[in-house]
Amino acid sequence: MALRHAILATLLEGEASGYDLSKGFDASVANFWMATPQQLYKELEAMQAQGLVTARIVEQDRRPNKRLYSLTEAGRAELSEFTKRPAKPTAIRDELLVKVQALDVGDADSVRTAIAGLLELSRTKLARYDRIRARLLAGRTEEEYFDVIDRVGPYLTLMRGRAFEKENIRWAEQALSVLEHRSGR
Amino acid sequence: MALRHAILATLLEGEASGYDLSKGFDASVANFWMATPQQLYKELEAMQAQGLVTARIVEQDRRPNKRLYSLTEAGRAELSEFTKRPAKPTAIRDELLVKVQALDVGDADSVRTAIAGLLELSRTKLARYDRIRARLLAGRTEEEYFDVIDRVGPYLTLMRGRAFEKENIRWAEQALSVLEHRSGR
DNA sequence: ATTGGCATGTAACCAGTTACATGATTCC
DNA sequence: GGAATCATGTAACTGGTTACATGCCAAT
Repeated sequence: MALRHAILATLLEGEASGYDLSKGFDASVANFWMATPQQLYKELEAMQAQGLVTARIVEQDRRPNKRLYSLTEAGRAELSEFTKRPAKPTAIRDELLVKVQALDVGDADSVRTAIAGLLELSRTKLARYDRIRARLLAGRTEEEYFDVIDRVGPYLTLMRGRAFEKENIRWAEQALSVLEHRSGR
Repeated sequence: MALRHAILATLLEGEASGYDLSKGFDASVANFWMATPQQLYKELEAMQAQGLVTARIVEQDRRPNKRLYSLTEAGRAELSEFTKRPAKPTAIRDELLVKVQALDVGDADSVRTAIAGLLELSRTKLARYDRIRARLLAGRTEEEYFDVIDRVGPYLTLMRGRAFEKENIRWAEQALSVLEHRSGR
């Protein structure tokens, strides 16, 4: 039941709709928590029923109405409690790496294409994280930034995502070059 | 239904019991696919029923009997087909990073302790991967190694896991030092 | 004496995925 | 004219987690 806490943590940044969360979750949260739109809509409803969030409906013309959710005091308290509880070990499920593991009995070309896809995706994501980072730092050094801001959490998680994508890029490049060298065998 | 393929990919290394798989899955596979023992026992049974694996019971004295599973031709074929199908995007669920995101409204001390826990765990894992790597290379350079071996898959996934743990260590160290500098606020 | 490792399993429950549905608007 | 975006939802299903159970052996 920790999708709930991922949502609460995201809402610290400000109110958001299910749709907002569904596309990219939030820039940084997307790196360590995945969820389908259906999960989000359902969970937000349950959270509202339990008083962890409040909804306000915003009527828009030329667009469907949206329900913007924001944290309640109970929501903040629940999130704070969550930080004290022991965390479950990280769950990861990466089909691409299953393919790579099976590379030698499978179709090398398909796997190569898949790795190339990862490489491109990771470059896009890295560029995005770098833009977000530049916006946060706004010309200051990290030290200056840390002295001024009140929330370090989002910056730290962003840096983790950034490092992850950098490693994806390095790794994918290495993997492709290895595969190219052996394509003649 | 890709737990199945993770298991098939692991069994390429040789026969294994549910118990073998459950503790650490296989050294490299553990990095990109998590599963509980219950999942494994259940899935192995289903896979046997569908002819993707065969079991042979090994009677041991002074220990419970075990069922060692190995790939069938159908299993290999299924795995090969899998490499051709498009992979689902990586699913990741990391409670620690949810905590870090919520750091500033939560209990900073608990979060710090959790990060320190990650740091230690990652150091242990990295050391393990380095040992496995050294055993595989057996004194040769990567180039020499690639020229000789027939399976690159496991080496590439191992390298991905290794890079991941290295990044965990860097990041955790940075995060702890940032938190220490602000502990007076 | 008790903890931990070996080795397997059942059952109940909870979380996540997939398919289907709606309807206006904006972009190509 | 057709696809993509905005915005929400229901229902059926599949996959994953937790709790419980067994029993012997080795080590502390």
